[in-house]
Amino acid sequence: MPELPEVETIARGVNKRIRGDRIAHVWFDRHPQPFKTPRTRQAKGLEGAAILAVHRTGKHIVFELSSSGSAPNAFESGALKPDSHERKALRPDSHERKALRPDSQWIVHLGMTGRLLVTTPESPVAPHTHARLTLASGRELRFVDPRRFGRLEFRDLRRGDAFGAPGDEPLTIGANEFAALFRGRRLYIKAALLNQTLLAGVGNIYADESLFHAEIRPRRRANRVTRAELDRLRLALRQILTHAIRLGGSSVSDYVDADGARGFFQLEHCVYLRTGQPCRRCQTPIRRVVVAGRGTHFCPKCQR
DNA sequence: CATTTCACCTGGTGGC
DNA sequence: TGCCACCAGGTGAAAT
Repeated sequence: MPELPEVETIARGVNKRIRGDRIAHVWFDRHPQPFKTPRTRQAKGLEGAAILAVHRTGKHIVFELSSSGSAPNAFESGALKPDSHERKALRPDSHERKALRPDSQWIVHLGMTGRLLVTTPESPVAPHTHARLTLASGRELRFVDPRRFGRLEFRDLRRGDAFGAPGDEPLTIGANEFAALFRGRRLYIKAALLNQTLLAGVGNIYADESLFHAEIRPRRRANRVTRAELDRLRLALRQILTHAIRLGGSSVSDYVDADGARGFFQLEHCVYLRTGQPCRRCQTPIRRVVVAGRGTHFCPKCQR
């Protein structure tokens, strides 16, 4: 479901809750699709691992794990109750953190409809729950994904297998590097924005919204977009993505963060899913076409 | 090689 | 109410 702002929101939420916790037990369902790494190897790698940090790369959520020198965990000694405000004591302090290096990673891609939820074990298990990770604190991390386009992957860093998104991060890329991405490419600019090997994290919503704000038609050929327009596009992307993160992402249908809370950026969409409605700037009806196999929304007057 | 299309899934919506 | 077509935030394999 999610693009960069939604994935960032979820990764931050999960990190805040379970950083410093430990994976005590893993349950996976029988559907094979989500498991990029075989289910058994994945379970073996995860069980017992300490969660050092959770962060986002492109549209992927990366769990940094330490399976060998497991993190000191106050729950195991029974010194702490899992639900209290004392949870913060779980986080390794700076001195401890320095000593702990991740030796493996768990990579979660949410596909179209995936969710990661931190729950209590008693909370009812939603349909299409494919993974339940019982944590040492007693809570659970659940992966729910009706359409099963999401993927789970385990990487052993001792085999030099670190995860890296192929594309550049749209929030940090410089103007020259950004312009270079599109040089000599004849595909539609919209298709180029969706290509994760060029930019990592832009999906259908933010491609349409950024093209609107940069006043570029989605069907322009990437190599025919001028440098000035590309500069506008880069800034529009950065601004929109940053703003959307601040609002907790776009909740188009059922997107929720790790707490089950909805985002608010959908209220500010100018073109996405607004077919036939008046453009917020010029009142011209928004049009929908199909580009790169995806519904594509634009203002025929504002975007050239 | 670059680019486009299609298959993979379930669920919600709106027309008849 | 039921049935059907169409739509949906993603990606990678196959075809062109």
